[in-house]
Amino acid sequence: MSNSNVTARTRTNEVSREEERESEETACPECSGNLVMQGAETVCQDCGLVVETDEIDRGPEWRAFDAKEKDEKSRVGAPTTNMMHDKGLSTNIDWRDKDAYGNSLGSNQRKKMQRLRKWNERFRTRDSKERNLKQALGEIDRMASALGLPENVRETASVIYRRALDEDLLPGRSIEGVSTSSVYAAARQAGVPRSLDEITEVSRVEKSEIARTYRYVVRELGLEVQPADPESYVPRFASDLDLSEEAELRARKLLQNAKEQGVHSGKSPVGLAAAAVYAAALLTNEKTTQAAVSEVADISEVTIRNRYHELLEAEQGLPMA
DNA sequence: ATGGTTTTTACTGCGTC
DNA sequence: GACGCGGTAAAAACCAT
Repeated sequence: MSNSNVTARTRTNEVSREEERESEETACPECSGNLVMQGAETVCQDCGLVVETDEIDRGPEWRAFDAKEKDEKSRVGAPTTNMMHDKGLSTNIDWRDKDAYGNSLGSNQRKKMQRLRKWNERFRTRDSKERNLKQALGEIDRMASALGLPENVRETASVIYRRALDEDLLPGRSIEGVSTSSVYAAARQAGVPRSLDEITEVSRVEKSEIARTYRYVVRELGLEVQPADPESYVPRFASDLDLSEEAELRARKLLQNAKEQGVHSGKSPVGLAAAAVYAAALLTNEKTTQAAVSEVADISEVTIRNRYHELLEAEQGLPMA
C-alpha cells in the first residue's frame, strides 16, 4: 500500500451513517427506479435524482508516521473498487500448485486446492448471476411501468426471469430479450396481456428476437400460457375509446358468444377484441370509427371489418343474450 | 425450405354531411 | 370534397411440416 493512504481523514459523521443504512434499499424514493453509483454519488438511473452525496470515507482513521508504524496499525487489505461487480472483494485462488514459498504441493494438497478452486468458482459465478439479475430486474421494472402493468405482474416476471437464470437459459441470449419475454409471459399469465407490438415498443430488442426468446423460455420452463383471451383486451380498448360500461359488456357478450361457436380459432385475439369493441359501440349507438379502434388496438381496419362481420354472424345464429 | 393460413397494405367505389 | 365504410387483390407475416 502506498504512503498516500496514510494521510489523516476526518471521520464519517453520524448523518451519513444514517443515510447509508437507508440507502440499502435499491429503489429510488422518487420514481422507484434503479440506483447506481456514480463516483461518490448514488443516483437514480431513471429520473436522475441524487439520493446520496455523502460517501462513506473508507480510508483509515489512524495516522502513521513511518513504515513500521503503518504495518502495525494496518489491519485491512486492498482498497475496494467499484470497477468490479463485487468491489474486488471476492476470493481468487491461484491456478499454480505452489505454496507461498514457490514449492510444489503434495498430491493431497493439490487435490484439496482443486476442490477449493471448483467451489470458489461456483460461488463466484453465482455472484455474476446476481448482478445479471439486478440489471434484468431493472429492465423488467422499466418496461412494466411503461406498459402500465401492476405490481404482481412485475413480481411474476421477476420469478420467471430468475427461473430462466437458474436453468442456464441465458447463455446465447440477451438479458434484454429474456427480461422482455418474462414481462410478456407474466402479463399474459396475469390476464392483462399486452400484444407483442406493444411489448416491442418499450423493449430495446426487436420483435423477432422477443418472439423467439419467448417461445424458447416458455418451452424450457414448461410455462403454462394459454392463448390470450380476447376478452382481457376489451376493458383497455373500451376505456381508451371512452366507451360506456354498457358497450364494454356488450363486447364481452359478443366474444363469449363467438367463443362458444368456436369462430375464433386461429384468429388473432387482439383483432377479435378490437372487432368486438367496434361492434359493441355500433350496437349501443356510441360514436367510434374503425380507424379509431384500429389505432388503439394496433390492428388494421380490414381485420376489424372481417372479424366483426363474423362476430355478428355468430350472434345471428344464437338467441339474443 | 414449403405451403397454407391470416394479416396488412393499397386502392377503389359508394353514400353522407 | 372530406369522411366513414365496405370490398378486393396482392404482398407480407406467420406457422407447422
